[in-house]
Amino acid sequence: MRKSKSETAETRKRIVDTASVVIMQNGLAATGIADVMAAAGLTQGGFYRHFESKEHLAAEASEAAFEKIFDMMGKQVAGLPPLEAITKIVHLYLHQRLSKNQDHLCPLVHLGSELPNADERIKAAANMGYKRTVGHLAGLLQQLQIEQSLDVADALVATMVGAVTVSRLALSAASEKSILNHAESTVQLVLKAALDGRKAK
Amino acid sequence: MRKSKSETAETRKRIVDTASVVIMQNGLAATGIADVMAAAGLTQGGFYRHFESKEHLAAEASEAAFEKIFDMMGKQVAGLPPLEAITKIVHLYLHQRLSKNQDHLCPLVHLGSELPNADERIKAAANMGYKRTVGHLAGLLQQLQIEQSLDVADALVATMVGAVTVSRLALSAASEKSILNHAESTVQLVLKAALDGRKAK
DNA sequence: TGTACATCAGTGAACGCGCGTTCACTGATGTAC
DNA sequence: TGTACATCAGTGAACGCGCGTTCACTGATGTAC
Repeated sequence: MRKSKSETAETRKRIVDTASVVIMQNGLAATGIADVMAAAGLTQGGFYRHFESKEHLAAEASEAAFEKIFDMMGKQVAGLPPLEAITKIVHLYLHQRLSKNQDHLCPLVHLGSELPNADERIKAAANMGYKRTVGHLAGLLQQLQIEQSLDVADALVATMVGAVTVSRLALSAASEKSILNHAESTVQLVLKAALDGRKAK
Repeated sequence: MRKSKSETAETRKRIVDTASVVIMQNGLAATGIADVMAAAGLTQGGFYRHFESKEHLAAEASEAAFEKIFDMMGKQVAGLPPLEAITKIVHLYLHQRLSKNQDHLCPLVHLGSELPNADERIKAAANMGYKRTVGHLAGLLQQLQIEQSLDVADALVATMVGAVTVSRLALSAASEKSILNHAESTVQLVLKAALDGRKAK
């Protein structure tokens, strides 16, 4: 049953992509190797042909999750002026769970409280994802001549991560949307204040 | 080895209090019955004299965690005018992990991503805690004549939960503090805007 | 108030299930000549 | 280009550890008379 090199590479990628969705949906501890392999159309025995351990897969899956989000957002804001790009990124991030496909769930939210006690590789992936997210937003803020763009970006990300985290607990779709909308307003407020502060100089 | 009724009640309370700390530190899935019982100075065999299951304990521990936070904050802001009370609550919340004793860790942060897939009882406890937190802040905002106080409180809590969640991933104490400070600034900004909006009317 | 028995908090060991990991095996791919 | 052998992706079963839960037992508390 040996597969060709390209098939093997495709299978590996499929496992990582599948894992990046399943793990975000169910969490790290609650997701089993067998779950991921079954979702990828394979049996668990074959897992170790591709990965050293569950932790190795989880780290790659986290990286892949961030990568998919960055790719998607990059395409969505291509060509937009900076302020509109920021607004769109924030909106997309906040609505990650309400979108049709659940392909762009952020590890900061969906693994949030499991990360501090997770494997070093997974933590490193999350940290890199966080820094890239903040850096991306800060770059756009800088294009708007906003000072201390990294600080403002930090604050925006905290609000977004918190809002989606808390919205997951909402008992109704209405209160879920309400929480996300309030966060979106807050972000607009922070942006406006940063822009005003700039003009004042 | 039978214990008196009051001793039994004290033991039960000690287990819940111990669990509310250990579970916040290690997470739900990563905390075992034996861990909690050992931390409480007991052996795991006795656990089921007090609780039906791990989930029952976790739910009570979550409730207890919120209760301890509310008690502590209530005492800290007793007698303060509303705006100062809000500021102090936000500061205390943001610095929950940097304070000496780790007795006031919030389940929304420390169980955040595990909650959606957790037992119904635990989710219910988290939801109640969230609503009480928002309600408490909204009450203070209302004393300041701020309109839509619930919406503003929602936004504040999202920012606080997100900031502490993300700060746990920071690689250095400096970046951890930096994230918390940026969130504190954001909260001040939101408060100022809400107060200004009020005056404009 | 004292006595005899029932109750039950806590112990330490064992049970049993789930899950990460390993293994023997299959048969198609890759490689050496 | 063809042939013979080595490699290895994937399967399905088994292993073994950890952990939630159960159990027999102890001895102090609670209760009935």
